[in-house]
Amino acid sequence: MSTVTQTPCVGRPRAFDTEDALAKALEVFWRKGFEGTSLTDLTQAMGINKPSLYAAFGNKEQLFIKAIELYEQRPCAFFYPSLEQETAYQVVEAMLLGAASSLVDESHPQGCLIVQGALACSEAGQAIKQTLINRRRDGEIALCERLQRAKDEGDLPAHADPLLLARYIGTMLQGMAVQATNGICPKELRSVAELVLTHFRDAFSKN
Amino acid sequence: MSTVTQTPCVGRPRAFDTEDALAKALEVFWRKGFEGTSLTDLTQAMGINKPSLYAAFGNKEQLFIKAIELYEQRPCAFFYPSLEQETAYQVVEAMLLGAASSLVDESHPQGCLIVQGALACSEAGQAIKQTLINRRRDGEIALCERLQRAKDEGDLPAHADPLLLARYIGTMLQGMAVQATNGICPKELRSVAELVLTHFRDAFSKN
DNA sequence: TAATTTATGTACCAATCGGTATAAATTTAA
DNA sequence: TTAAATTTATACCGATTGGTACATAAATTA
Repeated sequence: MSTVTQTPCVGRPRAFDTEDALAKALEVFWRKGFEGTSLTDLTQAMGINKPSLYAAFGNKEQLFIKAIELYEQRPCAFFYPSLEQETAYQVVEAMLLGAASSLVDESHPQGCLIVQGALACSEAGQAIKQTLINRRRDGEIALCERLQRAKDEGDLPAHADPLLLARYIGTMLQGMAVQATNGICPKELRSVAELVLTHFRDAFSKN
Repeated sequence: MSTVTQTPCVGRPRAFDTEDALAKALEVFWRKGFEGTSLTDLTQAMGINKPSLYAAFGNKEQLFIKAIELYEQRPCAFFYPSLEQETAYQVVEAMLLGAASSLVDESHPQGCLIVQGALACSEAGQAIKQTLINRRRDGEIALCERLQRAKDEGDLPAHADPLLLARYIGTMLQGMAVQATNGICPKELRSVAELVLTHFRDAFSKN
């Protein structure tokens, strides 16, 4: 049940590709945030006019939701795929190094849409703000469950606290996203990630 | 050389207290960010009308600058005072526990104005965004210099990397600010801070 | 008291905000 | 060829944006 209108077989055909247009919208939201992005910004970037945008995507808020869904599915998204690594260490490693690489990748805006899309905003943006909070929490919950599984399997020691660890890694990832918007250089961001990994290995390695 | 107009001894006296009004403005900017805050939000919270605001503070941007200066000087500000602790560990401890306490203090908005005031915004907000980036960087530089001093004094071991450590702590603080806007409970935030402190002590304690 | 100075309240400014009504253009189906 | 369906472009909507002109009020100074 997609909000994006399917092209019907009757009537004038759409003159633009909805996937391409959504990718352009994502790029703008990523740079300017939900409230910092105007409909003029969007229509110019997407190469369409407002009625076409509303017909295809509903409204600005629904377009933003579609954009964050695309954001989490794009090829360089690192978070959820990291959960499929074999060991807890490898999971955390994939997340931290993936973040250190993706957050400052120059082929797209710096930082993380889920963090900077609507961190503080007016009343009009509260629904989107809460949506992004929920996405961040969902990520931490998923990591917590993955670490709990690792503990159950004996991959993490008995003294490990999955919830605390997930909060710690989540806090680091969110902090790294802010660092990326600060313009930190990729090498330094990676060094920070590696420091956390060393900590993680020292504290929880079974060797 | 304050931007806030001094009350002269001639002419009609100002009917409001500029410090009180600025504190109210800070509270709104803190919750809604620079672009998410409208002049109507400000004048209502400050209890004054627009001409009074402009006469006393210049414009919205200059008022925001004044607000972040007040933000960094308010009684519960923890960052710069932490640098005056005697040891590197105590400095980092004061920062992390201060953040864990202040970021979720219910007597004011949650999170950090310097982080969430303008993380992503339109062209109109780029100057403020850069100002906040510079403030974050200044904080990390000050911490780096404090840790370098600790290393010079033998308070930190020779293998310690002050720049990397400052980036790590800065990343954690910024991440904790995001967690605060997420609505994390104070106890959990403090647990994360304590985990980092344990790491810091294990890795750099001279004992 | 009169002149000067400053602050206040109201009413306004052009520009932009998100969103839409309408009619022309372009397609398929009959 | 016509009717139905859909997208397009333009032009507009009321509301709100940051900011200001102007007249009035309230104080000090002369």
